[in-house]
Amino acid sequence: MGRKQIKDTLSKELIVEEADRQFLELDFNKVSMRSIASALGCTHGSIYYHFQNKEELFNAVIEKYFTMLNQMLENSLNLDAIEGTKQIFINYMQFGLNNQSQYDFMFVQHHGLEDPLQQPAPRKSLKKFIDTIQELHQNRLKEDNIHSTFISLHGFVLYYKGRIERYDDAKIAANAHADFLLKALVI
Amino acid sequence: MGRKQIKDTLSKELIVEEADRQFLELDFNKVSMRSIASALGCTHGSIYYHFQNKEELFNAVIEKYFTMLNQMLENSLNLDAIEGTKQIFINYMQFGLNNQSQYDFMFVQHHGLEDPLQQPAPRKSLKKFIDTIQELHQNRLKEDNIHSTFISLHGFVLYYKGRIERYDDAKIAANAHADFLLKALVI
DNA sequence: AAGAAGAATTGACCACTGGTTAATTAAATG
DNA sequence: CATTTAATTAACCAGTGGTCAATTCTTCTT
Repeated sequence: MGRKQIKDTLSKELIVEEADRQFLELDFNKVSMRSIASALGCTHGSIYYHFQNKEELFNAVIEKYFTMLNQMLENSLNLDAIEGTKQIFINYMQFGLNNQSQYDFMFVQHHGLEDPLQQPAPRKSLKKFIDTIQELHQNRLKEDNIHSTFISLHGFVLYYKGRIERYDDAKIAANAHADFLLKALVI
Repeated sequence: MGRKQIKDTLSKELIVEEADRQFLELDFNKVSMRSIASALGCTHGSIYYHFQNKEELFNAVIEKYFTMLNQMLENSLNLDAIEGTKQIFINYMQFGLNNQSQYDFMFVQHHGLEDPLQQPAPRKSLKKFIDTIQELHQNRLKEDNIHSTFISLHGFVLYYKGRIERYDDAKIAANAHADFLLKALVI
């Protein structure tokens, strides 16, 4: 037993790529190390040469999703306060419901390390969410309220996750929810 | 092989009782059929004589928690509109965070049957939540807004779940969140 | 070119999970 | 007492994440 012939070297990138592919259709617990390995034509043991464990692998997978989310927030900065804020709300829910498995791992699971949202990446995204909205409103909002808003959007995603396939199936409800929160935020 | 001697008959009640006990400290995925069985001094196979599967067993376990939740809602009916509504918000978050494993199974997991919240019991509790608040406000509220409120409380529970041990550790945030939602609800 | 050193892969294994079932034993019934 | 019936067991299945000694392939050195 030894090296691979077909795909020659099994790089970290290839593994992440395949894990990402399967993650699009199945959630964390349903994507197994063995299924990733067999798709790559190797055994699951070899993945452990490149990654310490399953969590580390999937942390690598979701990196780009955090980038996407942060990017989205930045893109809303050149808008009017109200419009920009609503845009962020909508986009957040859209992101969460169009990347359900990933969202879950990013903000809920992460169960290797006690508190998902205290991890660097989730924390950073949360901070960016708050800072961006605060900036749109020239620091006139109460941070607690922005935090409550985040929690409420988080709730929307987790409420509809599993019930619907894609964001569009909850578009109307999302719009109503966004208006509801916007009203509470800007009084 | 055969009957039990120690606890004589292994009734459904005894199994539910033990599952409930372990459910207080560990979540659904960490409570195994084997651990329940061994605590009862039998093998896990025998549990399957009384319950079709793990989900059915835990459905029996959470029955009383749905009753608790519904009871709580009814107890808030003889209060003033604003006070009663806030009371419900607080109590809901308190329930969720003081029964984290159970809450998760009641409203998130239930993964055998696609949509947890469309299951009879969760659905009934959600309806009671909406109806109770509507009644406190003499049907003057928009149902969509009450629904958004529920989602936001749901979000609060799931956000703090795992981060804190008990509700009291998030008491201040819960109060702020309740005020935030109350404002949005009654304009 | 030969051989040693190192990197990468394998397969067999571990402990665990939910779930099934033939065989067995206990209790209830005639 | 015998027979039926209810309950329990142990052995098994397929699956999971994870580990590791043995092996093979690559590369570097002499």
